[in-house]
Amino acid sequence: MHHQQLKPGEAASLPRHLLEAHVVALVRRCCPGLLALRAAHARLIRLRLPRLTAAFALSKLLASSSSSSSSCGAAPSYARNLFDQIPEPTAFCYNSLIRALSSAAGATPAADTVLVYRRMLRAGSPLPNSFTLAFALKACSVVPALGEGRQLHSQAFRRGLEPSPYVQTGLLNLYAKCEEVALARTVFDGMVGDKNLAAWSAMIGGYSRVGMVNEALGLFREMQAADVNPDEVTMVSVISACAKAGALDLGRWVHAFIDRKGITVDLELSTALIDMYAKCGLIERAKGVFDAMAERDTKAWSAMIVGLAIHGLVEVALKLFSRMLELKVRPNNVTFIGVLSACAHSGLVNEGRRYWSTMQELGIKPSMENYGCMVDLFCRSSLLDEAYSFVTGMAIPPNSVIWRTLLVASKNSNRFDIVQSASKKLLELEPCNPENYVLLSNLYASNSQWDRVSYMRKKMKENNVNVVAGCSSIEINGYLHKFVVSDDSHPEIKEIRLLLREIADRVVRAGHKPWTAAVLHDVGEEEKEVALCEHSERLAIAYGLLKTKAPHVIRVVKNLRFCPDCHEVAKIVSKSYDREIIVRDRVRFHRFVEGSCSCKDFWMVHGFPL
DNA sequence: GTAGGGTTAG
Repeated sequence: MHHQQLKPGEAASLPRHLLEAHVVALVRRCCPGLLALRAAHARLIRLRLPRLTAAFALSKLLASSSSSSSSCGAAPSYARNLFDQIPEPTAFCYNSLIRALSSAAGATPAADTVLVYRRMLRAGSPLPNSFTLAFALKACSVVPALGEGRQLHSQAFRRGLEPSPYVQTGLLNLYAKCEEVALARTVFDGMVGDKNLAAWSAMIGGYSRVGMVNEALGLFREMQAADVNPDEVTMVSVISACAKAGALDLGRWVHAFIDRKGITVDLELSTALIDMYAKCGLIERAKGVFDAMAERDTKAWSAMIVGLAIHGLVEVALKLFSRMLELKVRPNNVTFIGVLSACAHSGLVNEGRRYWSTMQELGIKPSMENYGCMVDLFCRSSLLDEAYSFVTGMAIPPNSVIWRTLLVASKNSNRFDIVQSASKKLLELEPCNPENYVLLSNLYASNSQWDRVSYMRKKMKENNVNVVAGCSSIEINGYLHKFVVSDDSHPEIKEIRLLLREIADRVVRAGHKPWTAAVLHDVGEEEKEVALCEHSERLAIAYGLLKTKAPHVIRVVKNLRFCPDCHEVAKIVSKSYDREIIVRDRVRFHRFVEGSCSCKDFWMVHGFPL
């Protein structure tokens, strides 16, 4: 029977299975979109269906409104509305409602989900099944909400639903999203039977998210050994791990792997590749991937703009942003991180202010990062009062990054009133972050306030704070060599030390005076100079010089900020040895060619890394 | 009608 033939008066006389077929056809035809759903809803009402079929129609509409393909923003409230009209909701109805909640934009899916779940339990029947838990866990993963997720975990256990592979991947993904890799791994290892592709992908993604790059890549290898074929979703996480590690050779290899295996490079994977090439220092390749894309969404444009910004290619970044607006692609707050940080990096205060109001006009709520960009923008232009009043006027409480930015800038402008309040706020917010102690100690050391330096050291002991060791890595022949400060575990350390001495000689001949304030300890000048030479970035650069020949680019990745003294030395090395050196520190790129750096030393005002 | 992905200021 064809649904168009059905008239309102006929519904009562038809057998139920025919009516249901009619409902299914009608709902299927209207997907996707809320408007189409409402229209179908209206038509179904006009048909005056018998009670049971009407309930059936409502659950079909509900399922359709919650399916990921319906992609309507207002789905949760509409789904609730439908649900409330169903006299005796089945488990299917509850499941659909919960699924609809996880797609809620700007709502509180985890809390709402737990409420619906409790309501289901209170009703006594129907009982939650594996679908219920899988959807509910998904809702907790999008936030992510660990507390609610753990409640659901214990529910799954108590109701015997834990062995379901869908519940297991749901749990695994929840823990991975919450950055609880140990818990995720426990679920992963406890999975019965063969692990499915989703489980492998979620686990690799979990490792990659927290920066456990070696674990992510190791698991990727294990996965292949287990004969599970990765798909484009897996590869997004693998590429993202390469981006985090700054491992260019590995990233290139993985890209070749994707091509070799014929894995579809879709929108998301292209975006991941843009990010990887940008973060690994090959901005041209990033642009190449971007240009080759058939369609680009907000995230793709944002990745490209942010990538250009971290490379200091400010004009290109801003031009691309205008192009994005011309093409009517809606920017989001991440896009504005790229735009505003580009302005900050080249001191474009007025442009930055203008983009800030553009952002408000577009109705984009500023994130902490957006505020941070503005503070940085004012600070770099020495507009300390404006920066300070901006910080105190923020709609959300400023975090430690914001106070740190303000602290360093106010020190450089000799605004000790702001230094005082910023350092106080900083230590209140993060009494256990070693970075703050290093920063403050350096600050006092540069003023030769040794009593304050030792006070900081005392505070560190009191709070049981340990300094994070600087760690730099360099890839040689596909192998990642890691160096930490004063590290002599490397098998070729003798050769490296010999070269370091030669570098030190050339540096002195170039007229550079070691900036010993970068050494935390209150020791003799000579010892400080030795300590500087053993900084991890210097060890890695020396190793690169030792193992490669020009025109091979020496690429180093460091976990912390570049040491200001090593930054000067890298400039001299690039000229003296005629080598191109690219160092990615925790925040940005430094490309050294013929004695100067692409950051134009702008990150380092009066010897302090900003 | 059941699970998995990318961009984030210093």
